Amino acid sequence: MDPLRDEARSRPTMREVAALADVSLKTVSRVVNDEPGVSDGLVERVRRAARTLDYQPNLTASSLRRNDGKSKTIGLLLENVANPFSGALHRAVEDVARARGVLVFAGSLDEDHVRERELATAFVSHRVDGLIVVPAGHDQSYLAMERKAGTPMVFVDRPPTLLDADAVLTANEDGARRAVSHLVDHGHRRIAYLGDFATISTAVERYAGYAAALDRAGITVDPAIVRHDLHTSEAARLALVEVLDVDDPPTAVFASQNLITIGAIRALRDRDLHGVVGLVGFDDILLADLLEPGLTLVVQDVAAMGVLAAELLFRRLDGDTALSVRHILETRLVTRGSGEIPGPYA
Amino acid sequence: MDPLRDEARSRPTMREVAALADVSLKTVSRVVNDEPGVSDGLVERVRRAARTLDYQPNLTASSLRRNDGKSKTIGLLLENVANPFSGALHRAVEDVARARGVLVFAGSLDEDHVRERELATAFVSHRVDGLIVVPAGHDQSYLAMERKAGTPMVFVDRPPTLLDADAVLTANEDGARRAVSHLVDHGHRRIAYLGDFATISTAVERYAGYAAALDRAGITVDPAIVRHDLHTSEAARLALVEVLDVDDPPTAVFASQNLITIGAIRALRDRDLHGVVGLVGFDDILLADLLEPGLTLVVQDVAAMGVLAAELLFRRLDGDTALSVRHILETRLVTRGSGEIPGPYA
DNA sequence: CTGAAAGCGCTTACAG
DNA sequence: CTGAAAGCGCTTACAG
Repeated sequence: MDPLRDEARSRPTMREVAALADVSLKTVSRVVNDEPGVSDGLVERVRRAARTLDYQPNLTASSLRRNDGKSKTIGLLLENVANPFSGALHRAVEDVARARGVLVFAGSLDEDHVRERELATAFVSHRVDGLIVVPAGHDQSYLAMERKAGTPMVFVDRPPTLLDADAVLTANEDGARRAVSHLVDHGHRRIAYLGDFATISTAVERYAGYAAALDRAGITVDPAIVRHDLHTSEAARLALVEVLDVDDPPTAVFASQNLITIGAIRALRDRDLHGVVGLVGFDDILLADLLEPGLTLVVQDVAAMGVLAAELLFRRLDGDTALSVRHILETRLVTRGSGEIPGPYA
Repeated sequence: MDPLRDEARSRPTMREVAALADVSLKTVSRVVNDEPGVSDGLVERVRRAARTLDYQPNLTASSLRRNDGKSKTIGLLLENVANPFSGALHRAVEDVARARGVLVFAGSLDEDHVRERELATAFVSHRVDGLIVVPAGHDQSYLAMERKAGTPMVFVDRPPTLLDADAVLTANEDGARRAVSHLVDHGHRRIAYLGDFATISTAVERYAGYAAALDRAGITVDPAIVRHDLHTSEAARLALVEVLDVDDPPTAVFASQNLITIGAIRALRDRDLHGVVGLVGFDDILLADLLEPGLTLVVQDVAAMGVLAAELLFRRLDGDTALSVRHILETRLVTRGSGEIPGPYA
């Protein structure tokens, strides 16, 4: 017989450890769970038997019977685990969860509300203890039953809709307004707007901030230099190239998201206008300081958002039943050059 | 009574669905699992009852009893979920897993072998069906029992040590050799090396490629311009600033990893030598094309590695018991300017 | 086609 | 201090 084709050896159970140590199942359970009231001799015998068999407790079985029913897992629904925003959020959540011995399921939604519901439901079927969600859709009522069953949920970056739950959000409108006012202060009055899908709440809020800043400066929004529904760098690049070709083109650009900012930079390069047309972007970008000119950006503290969300979730798991809360974090404008290029009214 | 403080409503069980539909537990199980041989009338009654109660099957309970014992989860051990390499790998694995209805646990190791063992053990206790590992340590023998229990494991980027398992690796030495030969071809003979922790196998292999390329060109490795154990951008920046200050300084630099490449760029800026000293880096970097000069890089197809690893894992889960395999993927040299700056011997 | 009994690996509730 | 019985929510193996 080929030894490689041998039937897989099955994992040792508590029952087998008990047999080897010649004690009852319950005694093994006590030792494994560090419960008090087992004589030193038995503890030693059980420990030895467990080590001999390389016993690993089955957490899914214990959680099934346990009174609290906790699985020691949480589910994290992200836009895309491969993008930097999601990665930073994920890491912050992981660190808080790790300190509590909790494992993290993560998944990508790609702005697809069907995928959101599928993944959230899958997490629920796996009996996660809680959910942290960057929602893709605008109806989370499908989670109502699970909420009533006591599963805590914290929404991040975007609020829940048709569901009562905690949220950790960014002051998007304020951040965008400051970004655009910054351009106005540097002498720009023709400022283009490049935005993500208008179905995304943060995109809507950032556009509102753009419009508010213009209004405050007595400038009318010109649809000819406003573009929504850009979701990739390439879409943003193409859009800005077009916008730069209109009569009376913009002297500055507000890019409402990191991929869009990257597309905007490429468009300015294409038209040889980098360092000439002003640019402020929303969201941090790696290497922003190494570009020429350096990128002026409105940044969020994503790690802080993740920590806050996770701590809130665990507080709920610990029994906090206060009314749902909504944390709103301020942004910071980091000036590096691209936003300080003087406009015609400087 | 405050309704918010009401006791949490417990989730409906299969037994409750059975009671409402007035059928046996087994009939509900058949309907939920789409087993054939239930009359249309009963299927309808059960479906209605399940919908009324918003019944969600408990996968952890079913996997406990199920013959195959599969949990429909896998564990993914990464260097750091927040870095781009890990994110791209994660996403590729997720996509393959999703197509099979499998959820992904992910976690960060931070190059810490203790953390590796803790996290791998935690995944095992949660009874994942398989493990995809970018190992931090150099001894995976602690997984031997789990391997014998039939849990498939695929190692990515770095091979397993003291454990027989599949691996998906990069041709690191070859990639580094080509990168350094490229600099030699452009007239450089004083080429600095900046490397990650010498405990990381990929760092060792890339250094070997550096040394081989110099050897092939008849150049002796000079320890004065070779720096190992750099793990952050800042460490790399400081190291290169020092190296640029030696007598007979390098005219080009090989940076063996993406954070190191970024640190190297900063150092060249600090000394006002960007565009003067040649630079080739290993690993892709976002915006590499937007820097000046553009970054010449040796890149790996990380998504392809992730897909390959996940497909291999699922093939094993489907019963493939062939000997362990080792896939080695080639790299690609992408020239954008920084590696084509002519050296003194051009 | 339908269901009653046993059991997955563990913890609970109780007895000695 | 130790253990035998029952049961978590399901699926299996079997009977009718």
